[in-house]
Amino acid sequence: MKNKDIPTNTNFFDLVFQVVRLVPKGRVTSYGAIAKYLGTARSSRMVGWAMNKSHHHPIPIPAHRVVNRLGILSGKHHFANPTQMQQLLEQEGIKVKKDQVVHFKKLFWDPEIELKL
DNA sequence: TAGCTGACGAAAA
DNA sequence: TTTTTCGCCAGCT
Repeated sequence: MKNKDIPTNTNFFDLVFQVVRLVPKGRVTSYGAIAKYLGTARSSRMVGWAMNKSHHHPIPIPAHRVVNRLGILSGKHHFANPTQMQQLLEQEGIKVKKDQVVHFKKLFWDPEIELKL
């Protein structure tokens, strides 16, 4: 365990994936929220990075439920089709306007709050 | 092997 | 208040 105190089976990526999968349908979260929940608030970039790798991940990751802290579909361009992300969100009842989640503040799902103890 | 990039965010200027 | 810079760490070239 040279990599700090984090065991190999508790990779940052896997941790991110698990949190993302916990996001309930019709809700969205942000990269920073996940990063913060994992204790690496300043590693928000890594969260998005993990999403990138999610395509190669064995388990399905609802990456469309993860947006930046402004509620903007930052990663829509990484989907098969840029519109797919919005489509998926709308299917879950989330309204998207101009690549931005409507009422993002209300739909925001914070792991620190929802998963807290 | 070494360095660059990257779906962000927060602090500093 | 707005804009700019730094941090973060792992995967990819």
